[in-house]
Amino acid sequence: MEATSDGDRPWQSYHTVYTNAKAGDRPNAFSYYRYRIVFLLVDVSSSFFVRRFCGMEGVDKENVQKIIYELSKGSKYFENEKRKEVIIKQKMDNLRTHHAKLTEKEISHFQMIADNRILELEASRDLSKIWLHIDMDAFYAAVETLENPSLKGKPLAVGSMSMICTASYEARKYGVRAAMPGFIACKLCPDLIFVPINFEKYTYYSELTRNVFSNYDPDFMATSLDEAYLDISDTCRQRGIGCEEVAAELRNTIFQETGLTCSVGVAPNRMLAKVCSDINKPNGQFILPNDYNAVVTFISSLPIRKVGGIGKVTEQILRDVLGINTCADMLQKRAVLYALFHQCSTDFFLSVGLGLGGTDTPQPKMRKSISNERTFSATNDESILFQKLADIAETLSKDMQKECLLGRTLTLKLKTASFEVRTRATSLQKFVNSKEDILIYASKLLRAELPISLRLIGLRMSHFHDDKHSPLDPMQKTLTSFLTIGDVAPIADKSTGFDTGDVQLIPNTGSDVSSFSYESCDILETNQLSVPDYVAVSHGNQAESLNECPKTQNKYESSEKTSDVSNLLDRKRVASGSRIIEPYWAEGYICSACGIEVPASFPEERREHLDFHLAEVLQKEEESRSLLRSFPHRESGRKKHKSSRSHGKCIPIDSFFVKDESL
DNA sequence: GGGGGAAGGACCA
DNA sequence: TTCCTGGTCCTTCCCCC
Repeated sequence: MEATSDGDRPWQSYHTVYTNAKAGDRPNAFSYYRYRIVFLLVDVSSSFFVRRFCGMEGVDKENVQKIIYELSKGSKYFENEKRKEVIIKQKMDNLRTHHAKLTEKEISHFQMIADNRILELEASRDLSKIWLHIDMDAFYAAVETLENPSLKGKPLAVGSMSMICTASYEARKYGVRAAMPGFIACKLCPDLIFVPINFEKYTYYSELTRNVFSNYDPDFMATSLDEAYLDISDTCRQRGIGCEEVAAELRNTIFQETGLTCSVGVAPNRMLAKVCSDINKPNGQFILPNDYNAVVTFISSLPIRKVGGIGKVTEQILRDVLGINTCADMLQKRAVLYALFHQCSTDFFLSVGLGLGGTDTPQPKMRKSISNERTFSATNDESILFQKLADIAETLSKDMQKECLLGRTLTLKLKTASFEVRTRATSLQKFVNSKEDILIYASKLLRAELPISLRLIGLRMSHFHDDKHSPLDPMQKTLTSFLTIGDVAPIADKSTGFDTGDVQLIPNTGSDVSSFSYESCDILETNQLSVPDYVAVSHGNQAESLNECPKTQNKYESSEKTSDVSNLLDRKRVASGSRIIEPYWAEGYICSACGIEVPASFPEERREHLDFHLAEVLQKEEESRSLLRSFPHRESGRKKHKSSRSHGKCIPIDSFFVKDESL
């Protein structure tokens, strides 16, 4: 990446996501011709030699790279890319050092382990399934052209001057592609026509395609608006026709129903099917027979970058450190892979080398997180930043409510003016999806980062509520356990989520901390107020039940114009007595806790001041918790463990650089 | 030692 | 004129039990 190392051609080493991408580069395209020769006999319909990958043929790649470099150099984005590149290079150096230190004995040891693992993986090979991957050609651009035929044959980009979502094949000839900034695309293709994104349109056409998919596989897996996997084994068997015929028929039906073209790949598993659908793009198909030798030959010369899950960084590491370029190289270097990388990474690499991929129909995966982010002109104006935050919280809230999701972990993502990305997360004490709830905690996270100049703010919610297994209020167990210990008589649990009966919060006088305070503090946390000021007592039918507390709180919060955390403190102080002395503005401007005078005309200062006292309160709460950690009768509030996180697509990039001490 | 929260980063369209 | 995304998932690190 460093310009000086490249003499008068510094752009040659500048690879962004769009100068070094699956669709754009074909450094090993020649190897495809080799395996194609092998397959001419079995795939006579595919005119491989006149078809290309992704419509990027004929692009003057060097010129594209040069233009991108010239437009980028010196920018903050460019500087940040250089910074990241240095980090990757350092990590690669570590890996090289590690590699160099391997002894013959160690390598033969790992060779044996890898060989055994290959036998296990090979035993799992299933050639009985026929998987079809379908990919709509330049989907968004094609839809726009369909609705406005005057765009036909013209270079078209869907997106904006800041970012392009999709480019038509005419535009791709100039080097324009998805995820490229519009202003760079304009330089590459001055006649480029921009069309704004319209997801409603694309969703409509996507539904049309999915109606067709369901005729071939009712359980098809849609991975995006324009891509899907179909298991056509049954269709082929029931109709007594070959997969090639099914693929052709499917493409034809799609075209008749939508007017759009697509590309199809057929193979014994999903990983291979996806690679195959990329071969004869656009408007083509490629069939890889369900035959062991065919798979092995195909995979032997397949560049690793063509495999889903291997991106720019992984490719660079494998290529530059270990000399791995093709999937076959993965098998050849199996011992070193085992020596340097973690098991799950090596398993993935070996599976790729063997041409193994998903063959079963997986259960529909539960979404794990939902997020929303906005890029804008960099600013340090706090009022603008908080307004952006409120907008994002609103969008996220709407998206969550649309999908009936309630989340518990909120992550704030920030991109500074210099493109440094930061994330700050917090776990809430109840599951939420309202704008008000999200904004309260997002504001607190953002406030902790001020002052800061930002160009992006994002919010992500994760740890969703699972109807079957978790109560709406994660602290319910603790509450229940609280009610069964100490001096308070147990109260019937109505088993209605977090309705635990007639309990009321009353101020904790501090007389019996060891019995109550810790748990009562948890109760309060259900209201997002971690202040150990209350105990819970049975209060007969007249009392306000605990499950009403969050609602009451929410209602109150919703009516607020501001989401400021400090205001919560104010409200809580008003709403309760307090063991820990909480501040209030005596005579309207004197802090009751410390005597400092802050007039109402300094709202920001007052807020920060109350935040300071909030921190004090939280610290006291923590002390209270510490005291109770030695309390022998308290039940653990910790949840049961989740299953291993090392499932699914597993390419731990950072783990590439760390190996256990056994080496 | 293991679980889980927090932070960072890879990948993809 | 405009000037490098948005979404998701997975990993490691580290604290706490």
